[in-house]
Amino acid sequence: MASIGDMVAGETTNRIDTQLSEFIGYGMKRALSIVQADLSRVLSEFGLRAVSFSALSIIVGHPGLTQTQLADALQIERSNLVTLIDELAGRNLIIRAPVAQDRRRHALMPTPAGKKLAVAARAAVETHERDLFSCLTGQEQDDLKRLLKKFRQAASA
Amino acid sequence: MASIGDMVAGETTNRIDTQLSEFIGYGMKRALSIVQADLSRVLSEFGLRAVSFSALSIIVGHPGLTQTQLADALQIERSNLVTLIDELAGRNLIIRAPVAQDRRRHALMPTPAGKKLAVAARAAVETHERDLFSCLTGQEQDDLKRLLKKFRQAASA
DNA sequence: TATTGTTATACTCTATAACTATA
DNA sequence: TATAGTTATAGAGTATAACAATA
Repeated sequence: MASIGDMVAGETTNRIDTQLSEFIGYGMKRALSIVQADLSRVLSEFGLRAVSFSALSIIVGHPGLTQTQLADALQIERSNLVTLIDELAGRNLIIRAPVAQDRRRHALMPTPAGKKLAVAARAAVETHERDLFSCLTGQEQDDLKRLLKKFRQAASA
Repeated sequence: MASIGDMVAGETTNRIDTQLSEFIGYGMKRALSIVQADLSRVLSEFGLRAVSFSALSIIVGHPGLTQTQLADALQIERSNLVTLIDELAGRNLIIRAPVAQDRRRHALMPTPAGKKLAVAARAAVETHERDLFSCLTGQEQDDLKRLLKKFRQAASA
């Protein structure tokens, strides 16, 4: 049963973080968690997680790159990439091809199945974003994308 | 030594994720990790993490709320809140006050030290955001904040 | 000596189930 | 029966050090 005890300082509990929402970082974190929940649901139909979708997409777009390059691109540790690559290779979505000039390196190459899955998953992710961000106008979506890009470029330099 | 092997498909490795950057979610994730790294550095001077700063801020702003209410506000599990509250209480920043009307509940109250730390930490976080987002104009910062808020409100409904 | 991929490991974060005391 | 806080635990995710093969 609802009572005055369910209120805090006269506010409903679903607006209790107003002060924190003044911080862009907090807004980003809460927004991202909404996106991630929906994205995970979408990608699970392809047997992918966000990080494996990202890895596969980059390998398809840049065939022949090495694990170190991929780790740098995704900002994850090389060591943590190993099992991810194992997973994709185990499903025959990519292969670790030997590099003649440097036998330490593996050239990551997508298989036909990997390319096909990447294309299908990308379409699903595009639909997911279109639906999820339909609450924003096209202009607002572009603005948001642009501001995030601008911030990333400037702040990581 | 640099060589043609350091390039992938004729691009430098630091722009290898262009395709993924078309996704707002990807942009959010990468932007957030930059913010989090800087925020962690700033808050460590107060012995706080992002989540403990958030919890303390909410308790200061809404004294008397219960752990369940706080967990709902921060979107974390009640079970995972316990050690966080233990930590803040152990440092005498908050207390778990008994609630006369319902002895199952704890009213979370900030101590004077907790209020003082929250104010100081908030000022530091404001400075951190001002500096970090100085690469965006004031208008752009407001736009970003507004778009994140609008998305959160619409998408979580 | 340095780099690439790898293994092992530890630490944090998060999610779930079950318990207790209260209602 | 249901709820608030708690405990225990398992699964992700992430960070670090050290190793073998190769440069």
